[in-house]
Amino acid sequence: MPQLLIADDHPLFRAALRGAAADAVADVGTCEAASLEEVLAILEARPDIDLVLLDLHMPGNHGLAGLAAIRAQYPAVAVALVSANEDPQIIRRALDHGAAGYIPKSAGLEELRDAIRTVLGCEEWLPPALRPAVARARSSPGDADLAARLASLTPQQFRVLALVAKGLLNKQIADRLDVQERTIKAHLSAIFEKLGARNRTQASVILRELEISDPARQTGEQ
Amino acid sequence: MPQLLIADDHPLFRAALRGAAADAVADVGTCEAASLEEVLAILEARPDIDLVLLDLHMPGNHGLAGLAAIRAQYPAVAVALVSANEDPQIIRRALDHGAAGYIPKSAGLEELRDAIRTVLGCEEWLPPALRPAVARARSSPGDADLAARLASLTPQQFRVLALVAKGLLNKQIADRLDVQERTIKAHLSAIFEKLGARNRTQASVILRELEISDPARQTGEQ
DNA sequence: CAAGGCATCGTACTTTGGTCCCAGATCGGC
DNA sequence: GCCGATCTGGGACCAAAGTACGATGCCTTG
Repeated sequence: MPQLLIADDHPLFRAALRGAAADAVADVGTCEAASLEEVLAILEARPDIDLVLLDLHMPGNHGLAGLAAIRAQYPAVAVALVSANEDPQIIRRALDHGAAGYIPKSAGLEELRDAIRTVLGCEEWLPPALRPAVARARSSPGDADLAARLASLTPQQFRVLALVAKGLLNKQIADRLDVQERTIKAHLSAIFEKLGARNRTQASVILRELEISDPARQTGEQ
Repeated sequence: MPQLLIADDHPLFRAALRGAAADAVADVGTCEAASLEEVLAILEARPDIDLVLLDLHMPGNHGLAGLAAIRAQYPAVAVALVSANEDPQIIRRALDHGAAGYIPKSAGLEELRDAIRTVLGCEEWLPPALRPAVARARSSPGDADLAARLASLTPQQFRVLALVAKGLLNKQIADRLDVQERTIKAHLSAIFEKLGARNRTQASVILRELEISDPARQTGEQ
């Protein structure tokens, strides 16, 4: 029985996704989260989750950082992004960072069901209308490389990095993760090594390159 | 004779803006820039510039940071943003950060002319179709406050902050600005005071809150 | 001219960040 | 059972960041 985690801050849209999932797959278990924090908590508590449907914009997650976090901490879990954004360039970046699929919020019920079935079958799914454009879209230079580096971080290292990027001191991070400051420093050295950064500020820059701002309305491209 | 600086990385669109400006105002002087760096260099070299038409997305500038930089370093210069993005929320933020106007790239020639005339006359201009929506849009909490704090930075302080946010060391910043490291530290103390930050990482976070991602974005800076 | 803001720099100091050596505990896979 | 990865830390140490006193000269504005 496949287990699905639906992560979106909009209750109505969660319901729609839940309905489509129930239609698409017999005997599917679903749970829901409204923030990235909830997502990570649920993944921690329930190792049986197979797939996360993750909104690109929700509390705690504006862009690909959430995807990267899940990929780094739970490599076995598939992640399909859900977003109103239909820019092929963004979709390309999402795939480069390990997304299993990309579902536009404009998708119809039939598409939704197809998408969920496909991704649960461990295949990639993209909206048919956008496939050619995404295939044409060139990967951002260094983006695949960035994805590989971030994916090489261990779960704890990723948590440390996220707190560093918020501007916290080593001491504060140590308190929050309930370890010694010395341990944080050890993690940071490892993080710098993996990311090719020389200090915490550069590491923050790298993490923030994953951010994508929320376009309530997107009018094509330039 | 009003002096206009047209900043867009798309030559064709620069030409269109130049034409509209010539139509709109008799005896207007124009110059052009294709990156934020050029914009700042031209503003430095030519104190007679009255108005900048600034693309929201161009090399060195993805979001409101460029606007904030100009507002901080050349408070006398008006800045009108030009963008394909028509999200009222974004426009609201732009105005809160001191933009004199907001011109959608979908605007017709007549609108363009009207916009340039209005802004040169030191009045605010918005696309008529979006005025009600923008008026309804609530300012992001703390955004006006953020704008005020950033605007209180001196030109040099703003340059220092920008380099800090890139992850450079104090020594490297000192070399690039051709001063002693001690001076950078003095600036940083002032910056922290004004922004309410306690260290360079937090200050970087604050500056990066101005970023708005480009629908057609390329990663990779440094 | 006087006043105030800005940019520059000096010395001495404390705190934080970061590295280099190391090692024990745990856990999953081969 | 052994190996490797991960998380956890200790001690010493150096580098970078940041603060607290200070100072000079320049420029603009009243």
